[in-house]
Amino acid sequence: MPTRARRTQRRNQVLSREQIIDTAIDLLDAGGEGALTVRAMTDRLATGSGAIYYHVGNRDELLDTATETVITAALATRPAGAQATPADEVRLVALALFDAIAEHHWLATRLILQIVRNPVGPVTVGIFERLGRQVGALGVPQARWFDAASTLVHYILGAISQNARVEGDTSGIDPEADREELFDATSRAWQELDAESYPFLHAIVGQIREHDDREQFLTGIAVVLDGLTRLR
Amino acid sequence: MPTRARRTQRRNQVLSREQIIDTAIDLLDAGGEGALTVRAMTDRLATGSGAIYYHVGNRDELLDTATETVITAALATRPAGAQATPADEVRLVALALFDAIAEHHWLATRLILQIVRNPVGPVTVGIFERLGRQVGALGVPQARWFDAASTLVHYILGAISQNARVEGDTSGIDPEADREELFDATSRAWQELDAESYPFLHAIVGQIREHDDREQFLTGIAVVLDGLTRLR
DNA sequence: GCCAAGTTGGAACACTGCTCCAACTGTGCG
DNA sequence: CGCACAGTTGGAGCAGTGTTCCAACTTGGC
Repeated sequence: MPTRARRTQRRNQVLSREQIIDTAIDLLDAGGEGALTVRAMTDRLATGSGAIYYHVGNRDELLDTATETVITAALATRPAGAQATPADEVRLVALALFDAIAEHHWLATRLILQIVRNPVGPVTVGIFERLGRQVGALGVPQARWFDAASTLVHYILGAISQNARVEGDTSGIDPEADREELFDATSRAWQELDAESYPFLHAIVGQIREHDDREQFLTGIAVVLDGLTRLR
Repeated sequence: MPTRARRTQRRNQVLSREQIIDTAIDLLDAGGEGALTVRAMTDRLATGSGAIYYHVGNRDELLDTATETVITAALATRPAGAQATPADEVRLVALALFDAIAEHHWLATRLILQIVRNPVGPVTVGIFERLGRQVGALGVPQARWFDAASTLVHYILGAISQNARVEGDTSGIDPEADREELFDATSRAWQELDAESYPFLHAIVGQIREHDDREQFLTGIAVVLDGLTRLR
């Protein structure tokens, strides 16, 4: 009985954990969470599943690590200058997260999952610390710092998650056009609703076309910050 | 060649779409999103996969429908009385959603997915209309209604999603105890962080133990509402 | 009594995450 | 130099998944 046949050629460069995470992010960006399969990974990296599991342990762990990598990079923006207000710093962080999720749609679900399941991880810790530092400067009394920071985090993560375009769209050439199309379809659908039952949706059907996600997000932040300064 | 063997006994009651959705919700409540498998469904309903797919089409559609069912029920609470303020009505709806997600942890990820992917569905429409109606009464000028309603929805959904306890917990007898334990573990972990790098987390480490999710949520709502009344 | 439409159960399929292990590679030690 | 040994790799194989398909059954109307 012959031993196993000669192996196919072996890679000349070792597989690193970083390499794996990077290609995972690539796959996620290209096709959403469903596109991150072990098979796709082995194809891209020209290796076997064993090699991947040797470095990474788990699909879920891989997703968490990918999330960590992206968010850590987004938070690595330097703090605003010395003359910047706490509101400026909050906006800086918030927009960095907004942009990160715009580039990596799969973060919408994963980010919240990570915050909930792993309060000790760098994602939760990083976001909370960076944003929380500002609430004192906003005039929130120390006894309310946790409430204030939580409110800020809840709003920012909620808003950016709900603004993300998620899988299902046909990865069109121009994602902005898709977005406009979605607004059009939505406002048309809302207009066709019963006017008696849905007076509010009818009233704002025009605004949905005109609005800009990013500006609306900044308005929301201004609202929350304004409310926080009055927290006694 | 014999035709296929005699079939096993057939059910004496027809399978309904409602029945399917109800058991789906049961499975989801008991074991999270991972517990909703077609196999588990056929076991519980004592049927085959064909019967289920005849009624439901899709696992994803089943999840969406389950979400719809739960949220619609939560929104079916009657509006607050005539003398109630718009803030009262917002709190009523917000707490109904909060409680729904507390009973059905899997909603945390699914709810946001539904809002993003299906702006025309009853979930998005119902929540937006119900909350949106209040912003006018709060004094927000009509040109800003959409921004104001979006801010409210973003905060509320973000907060309740991030407050949900998700799968992974060992379905202990007392979920409240698990929650306390999580807070303890978190505050212990944060205390062990480098005090120089994480001054804020150190400062609030005591508050995390004392705080109550529901009260914190109401504080956040008060902050947002306060900010909205100042939106010009 | 009978046929058509509606409904069901389960075999089969393609695909998934993951485990396992023989085969290879590089390193350090005698 | 040789050689053992730990580190790393590729891929076969497994248990489990969602989904399709269709013969077999049930029901309702004429």
